[in-house]
Formats: sequence, C-alpha cells, structure tokens
Amino acid sequence: MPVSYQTELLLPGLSSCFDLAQTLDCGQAFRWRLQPDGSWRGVAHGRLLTLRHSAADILLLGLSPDDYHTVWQRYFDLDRDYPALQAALSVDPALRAAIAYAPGIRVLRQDPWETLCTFIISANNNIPRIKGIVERLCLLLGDPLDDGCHAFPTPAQLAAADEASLSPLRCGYRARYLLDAAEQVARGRLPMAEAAELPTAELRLALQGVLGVGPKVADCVLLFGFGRVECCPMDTWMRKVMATLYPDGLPAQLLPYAGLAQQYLFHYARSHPSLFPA
DNA sequence: TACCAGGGCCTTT
DNA sequence: AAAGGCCATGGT
Repeated sequence: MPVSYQTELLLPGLSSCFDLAQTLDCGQAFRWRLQPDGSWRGVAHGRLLTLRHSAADILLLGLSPDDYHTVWQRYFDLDRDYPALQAALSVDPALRAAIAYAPGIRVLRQDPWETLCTFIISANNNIPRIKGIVERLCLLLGDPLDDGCHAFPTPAQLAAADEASLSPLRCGYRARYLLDAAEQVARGRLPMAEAAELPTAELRLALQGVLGVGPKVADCVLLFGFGRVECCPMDTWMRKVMATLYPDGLPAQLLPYAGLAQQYLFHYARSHPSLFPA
C-alpha cells in the first residue's frame, strides 16, 4: 500500500497577480469548482488539487511533494513574470483598463489532449453546460481518483467508446467530434507529444484536421494547451472587442503576446457587454 | 453563404 | 411555471 505524502505549499505574495476566481472561472478551464469554504478544487494531469487565498498568498493543498515542479508550476504559468508582462501590455490604454479590471487572470498551460476535447465541447455552447458535459465525460470514462473525482479520459479510453455510449454526456452533435479527435490521437495521426514540437502554423493545420475543430477552437488549443501565447482565439466577443477598440488590428508590439492580451480583453468585454455592442 | 446541428442554462414574464 | 433567448462554432 503506497503512502501518499500529501502536503501544502505556500506561494507567498502571489495573490497580486493570481486571482483564483478570475483565473479558474473565466472560461479557459472547465474542471475547477468553488467549494463552500471558499477554496477551489479541481483535477489536472490526473491529480487532484485544492487552492485558496490566504492573505496575500496562494496556498496549494493536498499535493504530493514532487508535483509542484513536475505539474503545477507549469500548469499555472508560474515561471512567467506577470507584473512585467502586464506593464508591457499596458502601453495600450484599453488593455491597461482591462488588466486593471482583472489583474489576477493568468493563462493556464493545460494538457493539450484535454484542451482539445474541452474546446470541441465549447463550440456554440455556454460555460455552465460545458462544465457539466466535461464532468460527466470524466465520470463516465476517466480513471477514478480520491473523493469520487476522476481523471480526464485518455485518448484510448475515449476512442474505445462510441456515439451511443456517449449519450449520457448530452453533448449533442459534438459526440461525433470527440470520437474523431480520440481516434486521430490514439491512432497516432495526431500525436500530441510530437505536436508540441511543431511550428504554430503547422500545428494549427493539424488540429483543424479534427472534425469540429475550426480556426477558433484550434487557436484555443494552441493558446491554452500548447502555450502558444501569440495565438489569439477570435470568438464573438473578441470580434466585438476588435471592432470597437482595434479596427486596424492589435498594436504590432503586442502581437507576440496577443493570446495573453486577448484573455484580459475577453474577460473585460464579457463583464461590460454594453461597451461592446453587436 | 446561409442554415442547421443537442441541449440546457438563465432571464423574463 | 412556462417561454424564449442565448451560447469562447463548424460542417455542409
């Protein structure tokens, strides 16, 4: 019986550039839930984690000692200097306002396979329903973890399913798309490990070879799954942002970080719909 | 280029 | 309680 060395880890002073609600509930990840005690609990990379704010600090609870360096440091993008990034983006007035509104947003670096599936599910859908579908998918096919939680299913686990067996997900026409993704990844036509080495344009094309993956979903996978921070998913909200604030495109000096800029602008627009008319 | 493809969440009445 | 709008789109 292996002993599980559960521990706690304090990230001192990190609350100023890492707000749990802003980061975990802004529509980039779908497996984090606010607990009655104010903490956030979720699963990533097959590991259960609880986080909470404690004064100016972030507290990670219930992780194994090695998991900070092997998993969570990268997942929460903790090597990026967000204060410096935000200062650089703030040369633009609109972006300065968007960052001031939610300075605690970070862009996560999620598992590419899980990101591919969850953003296929996100198409023409809303966040509460996406969360429900993803939860039912994990419960149905993912390996069990503690407390009734489940890992995200592997490509092989999902590829072994069929449309009928996915009906409990109630994801409608997207079931077929999920199965196509699983088959392409499981059969090695879209190898996720090797994909990480591809240039962005090439990787985008490969992703769009999956049913249900168009330009917007592909860019979400590139940004949130493959850490390609120059990719800027253009959804209905970002189209409104561009039409209202940047009719001639984003300022050129921001393009290398367009995806990060997008996350602040997207959240700001969603929170102030009247400022961004259709 | 339209239009169609589950289903449910949320707001309004 | 019922109704209708809406939804981080993509395929045909």
